Amino acid sequence: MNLLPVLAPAIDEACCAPAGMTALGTEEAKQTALVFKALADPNRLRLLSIVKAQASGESCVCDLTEPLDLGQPTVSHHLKILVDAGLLHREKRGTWAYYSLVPGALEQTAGLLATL
Amino acid sequence: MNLLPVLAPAIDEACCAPAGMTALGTEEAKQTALVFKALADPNRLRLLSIVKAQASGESCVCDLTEPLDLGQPTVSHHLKILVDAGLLHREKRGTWAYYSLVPGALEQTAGLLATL
DNA sequence: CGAATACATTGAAGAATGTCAATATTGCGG
DNA sequence: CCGCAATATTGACATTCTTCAATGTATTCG
Repeated sequence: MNLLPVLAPAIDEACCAPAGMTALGTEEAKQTALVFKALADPNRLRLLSIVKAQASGESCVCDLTEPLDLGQPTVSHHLKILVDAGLLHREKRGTWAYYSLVPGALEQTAGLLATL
Repeated sequence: MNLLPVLAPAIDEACCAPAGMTALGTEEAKQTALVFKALADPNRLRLLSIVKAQASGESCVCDLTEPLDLGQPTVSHHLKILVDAGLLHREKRGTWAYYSLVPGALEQTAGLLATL
């Protein structure tokens, strides 16, 4: 749906940043809030945690639905929110959908707090 | 109201941490979500940003109500949520209430993402 | 092709959230 | 003591969110 540009720009390293002296703008705040909204639910946090803890780095929905004690549609819904927030990546192989952490996404989100 | 123990333990440095190998527990996730819930609103993010940007390190409600274009009760409500989440500190001097960042709170919140 | 499996989508019900208007509280000045 | 100024609290309303049941879609297997 929306790609959430907030997590996108891992590029601006050397240049142009106004040194973060000014307060957050309206639009900027709205985009940042979307990422934290995705993190603002216990079950979604656990989803991220389980996916991260997996040795293979990925989990399918069937592995996630039981530990959360939630219905499959609900888990799919939460996963979609995390994907839309740019935190999870979805790859479909055959009948299964494998979810994995977007590399660096959590670190970038942590960085958002520093640039408030 | 609730002190949110998640942001409290800045003490366990050397010992006892199970190395973060296991996934987040139910209660743990619920507590962590409370902090991110506080960050999951654009106006609250702007409040934090404005307070942080202030040279004095603190702002009173009257200074915060105008840039957000919100009513005073609404701003007070948002500030309370941020205080309850352990992100802001409130100090009343005379008729005014001064809000300031809790030192290290944002950094600890960022750390929560790493320990997912 | 037909059935079964894994997942997504839709629709609805209940809870939680953001906002404001009105009111309460607290501290200060006269 | 009285009134004013700054902030907090309450109550109400609209919106959004979480969850589930039912259904849809796509892929594999027989």
